[in-house]
Amino acid sequence: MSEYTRGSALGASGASELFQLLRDGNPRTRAQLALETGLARSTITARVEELMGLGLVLPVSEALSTGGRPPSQFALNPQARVVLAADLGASHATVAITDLAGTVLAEHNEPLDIAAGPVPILSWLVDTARELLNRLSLSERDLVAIGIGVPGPVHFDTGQPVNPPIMPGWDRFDVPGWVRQHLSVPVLVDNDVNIMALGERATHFPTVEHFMLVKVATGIGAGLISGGRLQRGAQGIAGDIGHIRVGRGGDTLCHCGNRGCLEALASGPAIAASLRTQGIDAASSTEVIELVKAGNTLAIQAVRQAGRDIGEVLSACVSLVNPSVIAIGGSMARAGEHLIAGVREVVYSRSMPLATEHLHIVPSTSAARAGVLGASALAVHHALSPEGIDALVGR
Amino acid sequence: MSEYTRGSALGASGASELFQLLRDGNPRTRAQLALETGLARSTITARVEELMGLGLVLPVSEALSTGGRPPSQFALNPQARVVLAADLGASHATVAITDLAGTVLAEHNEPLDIAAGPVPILSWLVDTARELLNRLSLSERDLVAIGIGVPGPVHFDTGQPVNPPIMPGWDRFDVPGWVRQHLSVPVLVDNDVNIMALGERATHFPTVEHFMLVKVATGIGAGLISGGRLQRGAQGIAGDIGHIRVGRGGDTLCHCGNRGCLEALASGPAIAASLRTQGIDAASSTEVIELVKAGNTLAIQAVRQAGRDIGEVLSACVSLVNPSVIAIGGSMARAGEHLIAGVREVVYSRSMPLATEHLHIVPSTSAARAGVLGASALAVHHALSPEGIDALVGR
DNA sequence: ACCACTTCTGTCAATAGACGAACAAAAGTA
DNA sequence: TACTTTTGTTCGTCTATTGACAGAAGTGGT
Repeated sequence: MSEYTRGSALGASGASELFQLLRDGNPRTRAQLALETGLARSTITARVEELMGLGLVLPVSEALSTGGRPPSQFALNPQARVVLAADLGASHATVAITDLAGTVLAEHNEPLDIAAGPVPILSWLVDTARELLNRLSLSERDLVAIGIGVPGPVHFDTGQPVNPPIMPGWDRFDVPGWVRQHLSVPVLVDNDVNIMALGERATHFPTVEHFMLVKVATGIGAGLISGGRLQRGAQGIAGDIGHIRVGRGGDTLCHCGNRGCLEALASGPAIAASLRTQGIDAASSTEVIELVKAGNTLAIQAVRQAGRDIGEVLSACVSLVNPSVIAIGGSMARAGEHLIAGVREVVYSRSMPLATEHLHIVPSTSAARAGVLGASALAVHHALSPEGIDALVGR
Repeated sequence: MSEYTRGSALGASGASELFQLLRDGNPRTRAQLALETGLARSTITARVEELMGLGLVLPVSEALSTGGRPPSQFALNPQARVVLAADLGASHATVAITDLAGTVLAEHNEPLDIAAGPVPILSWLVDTARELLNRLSLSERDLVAIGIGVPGPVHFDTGQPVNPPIMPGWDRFDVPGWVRQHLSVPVLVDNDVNIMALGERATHFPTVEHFMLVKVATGIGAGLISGGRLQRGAQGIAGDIGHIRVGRGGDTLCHCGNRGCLEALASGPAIAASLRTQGIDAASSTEVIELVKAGNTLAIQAVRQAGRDIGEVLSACVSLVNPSVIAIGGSMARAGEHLIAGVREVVYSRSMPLATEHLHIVPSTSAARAGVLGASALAVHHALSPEGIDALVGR
């Protein structure tokens, strides 16, 4: 046996580094790439050829001449491969095939009870994936990664849900392991709110390094991107702002057992409950939204007050992590501008001027799509990472 | 002129990568290094020699034989070079020369009013640095980096203080530029609380990835390390938790102009003020601490209540960023266990079990030293980074 | 229309750096 | 003392990158 173990060298191994520059989608000439990498142009030529051989990079229209021979340009070919993106909600699931730019090529969604347990749900996921691939006349070879969002805390490194309150049977289930048995590509699993944050950032704020997405629906949670990276915390439960206590909370009992939690005041069901005490027939979050859209003053007031409560918590978050954008999403964000108005009212009056000066609080635009787009972003990010590319190249 | 611009290649350039492995201080044999890097043993030999030539690495006692020839070991030589670490407080400054392991070799501190402005203070800093180097019989060539902590927000990339409330004349002053004119090495500047966080983490929790240091003194601030990296936020003012509103705050006016801020209730001066309303003669934070140490019940109660108020804010922080260690420092932390007891009382009762299960809330042990140790850690981190080593090697 | 000039592309010999086999040296073991 | 085991060193081989050069494809002036 050889005296030397194989082992991949510390030094990078080929075309993948070059590829990282092209990931932003902007086309570049060989000369530009040489300048950016510091490598010789002859080396660039060789590597570009390698990437073109894989189909990952394509020539695009020639650039303008600057006095000499016009340079040819190259750019990422988003159609080279596809990823599977899944957003599994409590009662609803969306599955999509997207290209490497995050464009949805095929999509399917249907009501699905997550509580059915991992095997039935993931079987359905695999079947649906195959169906979508067929519809697009693609083979499983074109699939390079899978991103999955689930409604509960996840240990990201292993892809296992941990103590998920609304996902019976999923605790510590090896999701990537199971899925890989059927579709043998890397599988990334994360909390749905984290995934929404990735999606919202990828589609609308690609350059923002400090970002928060707050989802207001049945529960309230946040995905935190700090220093350009998604922060999952020590136990993978960062962003769990639904159980922070708020001033107006008083003794209101929360389903977590504590009192005065944000979620017990400002979540969809909480708003509906408070309206019922005022004699208004609001059974669910959806009915609250309908009341608001119909112009019901009490409902509007209640939603705005929920916004203020959320704003109180976000004001603390702003002081701690100093983000530049906060996006508000989730079903309750569909109740027009009232929720966000309440948030802004409190955050801008209570936080320090330096922190709010350049702070944008915006509605999450991709709304229902954010989940699946985030799952796509997560999968693409992995597939196009140096390791992912090296795997494609076959090293 | 050459057709090719110089430019450092993307691929790493020599011994620096190898050196990154030795930064932890643990000695290693050539075989171990070969295994860890994947490089051939012959390559390791060449690089180790290069590093030994620079004095950065030294042979240490031979390791045990495992049946054959006993291997020789190598480790980082902390005495190879030194860094300058400065902790500039509002009214007090500490300057130290430390080796690359953060061991203080020479130290000087004296009362110094930061409001005197940048030029006098930094001149004093440079003079003191030269004096300390002399005392150690070291030349300026042995100095590889400078770390400076200042009591206000700093734009880290440029090293410029921005809108510092208690540092008149320092706003946007180019600290690194000025210092480099006299001591031509890299200069890193950061907020003092961030620097304390780095110091406390480096000395006591080197492996902890999610860490918070809370400083309770004249003001209240926090340094946040998330995902292993210090988080400075969009404007460099992350960790500014002193002006988060707390439940007990009511209409208490804070010097920031807002009402109910944590700092208006739980800072040293705030505790002293509350004791005075109870008829106790406590003029300053120091007197509060003396009263506590003397066993004054009202003072103890007041400090513990301050701890609870801080705990309320930290409970929110725990939910958002899910740290595994929170260290409490600053002058008020010297009032025994009372402050921290209040913090623990609230955090452990209010936060979610999953988040507190593995959470440690500890007193900051390095206390007065944390600042200067953090400045040292910051400087050493830069000096031993791949770029720093490459600069030493001379590429 | 022609020519000088600029800028990019592709090819290729030269080169630097890493590899890995072979060998020598330095222990421990029987 | 002979043998085993592991380390340290040397050196030919190999591969990736470089830097130079010739050709291609434009621009602009005359």
